[in-house]
Amino acid sequence: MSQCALKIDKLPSVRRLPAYLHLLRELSGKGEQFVSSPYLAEKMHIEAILVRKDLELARINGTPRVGYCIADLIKGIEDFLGWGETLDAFLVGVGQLGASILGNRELMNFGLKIVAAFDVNPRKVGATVHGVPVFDSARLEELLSRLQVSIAILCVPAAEAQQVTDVLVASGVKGIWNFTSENLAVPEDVITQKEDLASGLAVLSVKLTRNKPPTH
Amino acid sequence: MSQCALKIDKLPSVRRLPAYLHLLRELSGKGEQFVSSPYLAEKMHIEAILVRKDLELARINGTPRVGYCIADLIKGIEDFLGWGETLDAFLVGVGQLGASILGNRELMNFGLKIVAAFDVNPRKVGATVHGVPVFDSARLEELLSRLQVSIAILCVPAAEAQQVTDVLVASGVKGIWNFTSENLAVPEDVITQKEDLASGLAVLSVKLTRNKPPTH
DNA sequence: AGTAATTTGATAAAATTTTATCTATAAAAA
DNA sequence: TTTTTATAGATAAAATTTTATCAAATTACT
Repeated sequence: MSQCALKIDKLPSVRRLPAYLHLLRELSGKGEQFVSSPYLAEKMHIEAILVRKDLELARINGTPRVGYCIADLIKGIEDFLGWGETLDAFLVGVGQLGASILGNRELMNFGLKIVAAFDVNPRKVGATVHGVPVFDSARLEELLSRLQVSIAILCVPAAEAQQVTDVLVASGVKGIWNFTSENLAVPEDVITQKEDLASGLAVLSVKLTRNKPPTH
Repeated sequence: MSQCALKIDKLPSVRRLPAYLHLLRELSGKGEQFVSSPYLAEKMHIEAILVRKDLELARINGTPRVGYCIADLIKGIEDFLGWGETLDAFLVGVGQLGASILGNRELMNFGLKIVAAFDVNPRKVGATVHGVPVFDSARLEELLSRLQVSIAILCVPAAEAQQVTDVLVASGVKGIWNFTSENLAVPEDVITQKEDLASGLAVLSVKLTRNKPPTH
C-alpha cells in the first residue's frame, strides 16, 4: 500500500471540524490560550473522547491537565481542511438562496472567496450583491477559463441544474457545492457536495416524534 | 425491553429519506407506478443494497423483478417522518437567510408550514414575506402560547441565538431548527437540529484536496 | 411449459464510527 | 516533597452503518 493510499475519511469527524474551528476562534478572540476536550465536548454536546478522536485529524498534541494550544489547533484544522489560503469560487444563480450565501460573511473564514456571481436575469446582471459582481450566465464559460476558478456554488432552479453543471464541468470546475435538489451527474474526477435542507428537517422530525409519549 | 424502547435511529438513512421522497414524487408526477432499488441507487449515487436498507424504514414491501409501488413508498416515508400532516412553525430572524427559507416553496412538501415570522427590525415588522406575516419579536411569547406552535426556525444573529432560544423554550417550543452558528443550550426534552453550511464545505474541501495529485 | 434474468429480502460480513478502559503525564494541592 | 486530580493518548471494545451473499419470488423470453 502506497503512502498516498492511506484513507483519511472520517467524514463525521470532518463535518464537526468547522464547529470546533468556530469555538476555537471565539476562545482565541477572548484571549484564551488553551482548551480541553471536556470543555469542547460540553459546548458541542458530544463526548470528550470523541472530541479527542476528532482532533487527531489536526495532528496536534495536547498536554495532560492543560489541554490543547488553541492557536495550534486552529492552524492544524485549517491546514487539514485546506483552508489555509482561501480558494476562489463562482456562484451561479442569484436567487433568494444565492443572495443569502453571497451575504454570508462567515464563508470567508471557511477557505472560500466568492469572486463572481452569475444569473440569467438581465435585471440582476451588472449589479453587485454584497460586493460580488453579477455577470450574465452566458459568460460563465468565458470567465471560468479566464479566471481559472475550480469551485462553483450552484443555486439555480432544479430544472437548470444539470445543464449548468455540464458547462461548469466542461470548463474545468473540479468541485461543485450543490444547493439544488438535483442529483448531479458528473465525471469521476469532479467532486460534488449536495446540501439538503430537508435532511436536517427529517432528523428533527424523527427525533420529535420519537420524543413524544407513545399513543397506545 | 419495552416495545417503546426499540431504537429506530439509522440517522444516515433518515437523512437520505427526503432525497428518495423527492425522486419518488418526481416519478409519480410522470405517471410511473413502480421503481426499483437499482434505479434509485443510480440516481442517488449509492449502492442498491443501501437503498433497500433505507427503504426498510418505510415498511413497504417491494415485489421481485418489479420493485416498489411508488405511491406506497411515498406514503410510507411520509408516515415515518411524520410528514403526513404538516406541522406549524415560527421563523425567527428575517434576514437574508430567514427570507430565503420563507421563500422556499419546497418546505411545505416537507411537513412544515411557516405560519409566522418574527424580527426586531421595525421596518420588517408588519410586512409580509412570501406570504408569511412578520411580527415584532417582542410578541414571540404571546403568539407562541396563543397559536400552540411547537417548532421554531432560528435565523437570528449568533449573538442573540441563546436568548431567543430561552424564550422559545419557556413558551413550550419542543423543536428548534437552528441555522445560527451557536451551540444552543436547551432542556433535555427539547430537540435542536443545527444546520451548518460549513460542514458541507469541509467535506468538499477535504475531498478536493484528497483528489489532487500528490505533491512530492 | 420451461428457462433465464432481475429484483427483493434475509442473513452475514466488513467497514466505519463511537465509546470505554487504562496508563502516563503534568499541574495543583497537601 | 508527596499526593491528588485532571487530562491526553493508546488500545480495545461496542455500536452503527455499509456492503456482500444467497435464496425466493416474479416476470419475460424461448
